[in-house]
Amino acid sequence: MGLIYPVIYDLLYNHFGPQGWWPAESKEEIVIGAILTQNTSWQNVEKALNNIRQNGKISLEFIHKTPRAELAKFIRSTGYFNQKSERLKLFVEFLYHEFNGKLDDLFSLDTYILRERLLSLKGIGFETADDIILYAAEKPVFVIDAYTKRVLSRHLLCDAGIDYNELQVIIQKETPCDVNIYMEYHALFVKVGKDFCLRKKPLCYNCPLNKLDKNIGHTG
DNA sequence: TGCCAGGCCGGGT
DNA sequence: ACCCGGCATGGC
Repeated sequence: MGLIYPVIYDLLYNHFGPQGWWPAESKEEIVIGAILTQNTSWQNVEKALNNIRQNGKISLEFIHKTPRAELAKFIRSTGYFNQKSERLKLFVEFLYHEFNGKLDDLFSLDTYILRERLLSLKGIGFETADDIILYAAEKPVFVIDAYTKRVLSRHLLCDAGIDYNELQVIIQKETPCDVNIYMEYHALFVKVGKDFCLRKKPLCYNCPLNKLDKNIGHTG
């Protein structure tokens, strides 16, 4: 039998088309958005980004110079604003102290080291780190999120509680190592998850991945 | 209305 | 090594 992940990619891409992630005008905006969107709808993130835009530039310098409490007001719509304002401040503090405030200097690290450095920061876990590495640093790491696991487990392609890094290794092993493919693939998982794989709903009839299933009754 | 959103951390077992 | 509560707003 052939590799399954390239097949899934083709099914999703042919059905939905390119998603064009990450929606941002700069690498700094990607980093900020990656932290703000933690367990939060992108719609709420956009409100926060617009608030910042109205008061300056969506930049790490803005995060750096804005007091944490004031920053929290700008990002209120994303929820967890106390945690997230703290996390943004911690990231820029790290970047300013260790890399002169330059993302490109941080991103010039070897990918594995870069990931370890990001993960060492409080408030940056696997997904946020990989978002930053893939979409801002533009290095080929596969981003796993709740939708990825849910979609795959619903179609019996992985265990629901599979470890993040374990699934990442499996998918990366099968998928051509290409930054643009990784960027699209993750976005496509989010898209199919939103449209066809909500938490408390059964599988849908018109999900483009249904042709993967054997002998599974689809309801909804 | 309740459920959910592009997670992560810290403490308990 | 898991499992859980907390964090919090806004849209449907």
